Amino acid sequence: MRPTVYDIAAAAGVSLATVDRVLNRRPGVRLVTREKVEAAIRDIGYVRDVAAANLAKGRVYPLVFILPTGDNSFMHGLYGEVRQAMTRSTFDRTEIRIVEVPAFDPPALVAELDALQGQELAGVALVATDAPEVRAAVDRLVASGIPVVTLVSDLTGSTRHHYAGVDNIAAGRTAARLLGRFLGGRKGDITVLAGSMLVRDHRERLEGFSSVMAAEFPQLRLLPVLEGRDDPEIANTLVSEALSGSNSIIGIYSLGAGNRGLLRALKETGQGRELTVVVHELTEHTRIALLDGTIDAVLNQDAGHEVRSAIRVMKATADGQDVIAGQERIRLDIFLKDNLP
Amino acid sequence: MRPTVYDIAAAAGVSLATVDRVLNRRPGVRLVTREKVEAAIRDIGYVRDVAAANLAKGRVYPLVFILPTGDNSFMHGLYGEVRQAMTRSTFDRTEIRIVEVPAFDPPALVAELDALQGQELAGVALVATDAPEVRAAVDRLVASGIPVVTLVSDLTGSTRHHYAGVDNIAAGRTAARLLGRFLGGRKGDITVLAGSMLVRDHRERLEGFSSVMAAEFPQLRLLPVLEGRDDPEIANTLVSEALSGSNSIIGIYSLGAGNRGLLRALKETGQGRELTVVVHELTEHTRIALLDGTIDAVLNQDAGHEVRSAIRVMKATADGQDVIAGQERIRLDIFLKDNLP
DNA sequence: CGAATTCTGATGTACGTAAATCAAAAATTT
DNA sequence: AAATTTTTGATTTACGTACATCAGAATTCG
Repeated sequence: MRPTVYDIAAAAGVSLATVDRVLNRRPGVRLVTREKVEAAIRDIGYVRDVAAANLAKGRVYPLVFILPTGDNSFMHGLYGEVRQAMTRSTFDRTEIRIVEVPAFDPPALVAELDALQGQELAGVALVATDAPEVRAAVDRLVASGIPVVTLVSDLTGSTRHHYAGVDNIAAGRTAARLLGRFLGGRKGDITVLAGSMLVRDHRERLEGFSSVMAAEFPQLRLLPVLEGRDDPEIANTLVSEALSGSNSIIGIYSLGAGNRGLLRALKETGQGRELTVVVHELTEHTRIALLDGTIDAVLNQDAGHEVRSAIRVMKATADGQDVIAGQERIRLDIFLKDNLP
Repeated sequence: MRPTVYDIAAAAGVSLATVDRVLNRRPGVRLVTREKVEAAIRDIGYVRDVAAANLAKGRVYPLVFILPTGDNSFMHGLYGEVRQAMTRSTFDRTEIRIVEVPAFDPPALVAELDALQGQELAGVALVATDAPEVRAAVDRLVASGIPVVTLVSDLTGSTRHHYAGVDNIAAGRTAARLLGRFLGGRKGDITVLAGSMLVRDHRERLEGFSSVMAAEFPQLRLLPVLEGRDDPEIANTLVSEALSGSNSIIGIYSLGAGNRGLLRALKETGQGRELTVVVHELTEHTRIALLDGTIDAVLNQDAGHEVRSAIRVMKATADGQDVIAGQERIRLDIFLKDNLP
């Protein structure tokens, strides 16, 4: 049988009230007594029954998800997953609130973060925009005692407790190798379509991609990056122009969102050309393109896993518990047409 | 505020005792009364607080994992993950017992399954050997009211509640495409190293592999399958012989365990040849081989995820609850040297 | 040394559910 | 209608923890 507070009291030779004072950091316990109790806790290997404690406390976990506006499929999916989590809130004692902020807008994000200060929150999850002032705002939030996890895009150098997202440098490297190997020694140009170089995850993907390309596939030349701002229309235009302007393009890496535009360009301008294409994010569009051969591989991060992981980590952090590391590693999914879910 | 049993009682106009009788299927309630209570439960949207119920019941989940003996790395890893789960047992109210059975031995497996019959178990997880008598034994266990999940290798056609493992046909297909694409149009022979064609997961991987190879890479010819029984020594011999005997082998797919032997053969006999190699299961050996270029891709299933998923599903099934489908899908991991964890 | 202060113990209630007991009220049978 | 059986209600205890209150003990201070 697992030891209880009564066992602590007996082992330490004190009353239940004193055990409670120690366990819950309430005042009015002499140092010697506290140490006696803490020793007993260690000796008998007591671990608080979180379920019982939460029941007694009537505890709920008020969580906030700060998500950027934006109408690409990935963000839609992310919203959907958070809403899914909200439907399970009674079940796991969470109270989830979504806060929308304009994308790529550090001041707006900082304002929202600061607005959360005084509130009694068990955790804040945010899709970080990479800027010093955001970093500072996150650090303020952490300093005020609120668990903070970054979602999808990290904020290195900040004091955030956890990052629930993929390793984007590794993602870029993987894309490079897939593209390079799939091209099997052919010589030619590679076009990269990004959303914006202002976002860390896009920058990191490009960084990983470029380094492997340079080191291992010298016969492939990278063309200047196209920035489509995750917008289908812009992407369509940029890719169409690029393809029309050059016959030596044999591969495309799309590391951002808004792939509908890319796909349209491929269907129209890319007609009849032999292009190897690797893109990010599995959506209904990219899934179809993968199946019909327009795309050769899709790299993906599972938004559902990211959201659930973020919630688990925030709850655990709020309770001072630790998590199962392997469970919280967000993996890079690689989809070919054969292993689609 | 979430409704409680008191709210049901008030809404249905009955006493708490009657509500309890209905909720816990205790006798002594007239049909009309029961229906009245059930209606109230639906109306106010009551959902039992499982944590509180478990506390009151002092409930634990006695679980059994039936695992095959075998000294390959994957099985070691699987054992390790189950033991990891055991260390968390006080925390999640499980009581896990490991039962070892000889690998590829249906009668032994059946005996163990039948021995579990009368016991009060919240669930049984087994690495299924694919045989009719095993199927029947699993069905008996399910019929006796025990939740059963298959782990790593499925038992289709049985009444098992869930399968915690990857889609092995998809895995084989994926391997074929990776190998085919990485070979970039070269013409030659492909050797397949399996453990045993008596195991369903190996058969399925081969099936998926062969079908994609035949359909999409006609320039590649499949040599007869080598059965290494997941044993490093046998695998080494078989692969060495195959490589020595033919200069037209340009690709290898190892779909089973025991890759140490394969790697040794590659280091020795495969020296200086340009081979493209895809294997299953990420171990310390395959990791190194991936990094040094001996292997081109590793397909993997995360044993930790499989074990944790199996536990979640068994608990939920025992409680008659449902699970988050997306969370319990075991994904096929594809590792290149760039995205190793 | 007595008074003021700090610490500790004893006890009760609560969280939401399970489970048991016994009495009272219905429904059913004779 | 009485006797019997079946349903229902009322109440209590328990699970492991949190939290509050008040009295009594130990300690510290003047």
